[in-house]
Amino acid sequence: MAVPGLSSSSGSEGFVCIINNSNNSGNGNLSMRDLDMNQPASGGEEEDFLMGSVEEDEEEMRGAGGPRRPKKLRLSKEQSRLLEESFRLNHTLSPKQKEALAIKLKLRPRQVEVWFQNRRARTKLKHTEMECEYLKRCFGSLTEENRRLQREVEELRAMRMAPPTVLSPHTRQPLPASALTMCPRCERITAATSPRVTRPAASPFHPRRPSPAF
DNA sequence: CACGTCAAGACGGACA
DNA sequence: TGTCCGTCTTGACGTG
Repeated sequence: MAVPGLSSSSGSEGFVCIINNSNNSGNGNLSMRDLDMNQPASGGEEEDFLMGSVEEDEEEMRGAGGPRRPKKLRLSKEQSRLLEESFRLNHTLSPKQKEALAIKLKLRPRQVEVWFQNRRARTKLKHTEMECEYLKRCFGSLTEENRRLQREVEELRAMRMAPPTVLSPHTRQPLPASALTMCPRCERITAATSPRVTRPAASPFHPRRPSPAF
C-alpha cells in the first residue's frame, strides 16, 4: 500500500544543500547547511570532532538557563547513506557491527546506536500510520456496507408487515389468520399444515432459492 | 531495546 | 529582501 508523501527513507530529502566536507574551505561561502560538525576541525580525536570538544560541550551545557544539550549533530549525506544502507541490511546491530560502523562513519558507537533506535522507532511509526489509514478506509467501506444491509433489512421487514395471503392446500381458499403460524427457523408465515404462501413480492436482494429441507 | 519526549536546525509562508 | 513564526525532521536523552 502506498501512502502519498511517504517514503521509506529517513526523510533526508528535505535537504537541498548537503554538507560537503571537502569543499567547505574552498569558496568561503559557508552557510549553516554547509557546516559539518562531525568532522575534526584539525584532525582531532574522535570525541572532539563530533560536537566540538568535550570542554566545549560542557560549556555549551551550562547556558544561562542551566544545563543544556550540546549542539545538535547533523549527519552528512554520506553518513546518512551508509547508515540507511546498514539499516536496510539489518535493523539491529551487534556490538561488533556497531563499533565497525562507528569507525567507518567517524561517529561514536553510541551515536550509531541511537540512530538505529530512532530509525527503528520511526519506521514502526510510519508503518503504524499506514496501517491506521488502511483500517480507516476499511472502516469506511464496512460502515457503508452495514448501512446498505440495514436498509435491506428494513425493506424486508416492511415486506413482512403486509399480511401474506396463505391458501389452504385443500380448498385453495385463503386461510384465516388464526390458522397461520410462524416458522421459528425462517420466520415465515405458513399454514399450520402444508402451506402455500404467496408473498407480496420477491425480494430483489434474495432471489428465491430451493427451500431447505427440514 | 522500545517508547516518549525534548530541542536544534531546516524550511516555507506571511508580512512589512 | 530580511525577519518572524509555525511546522517538520531528527539527534539525543530518560525511563521502564
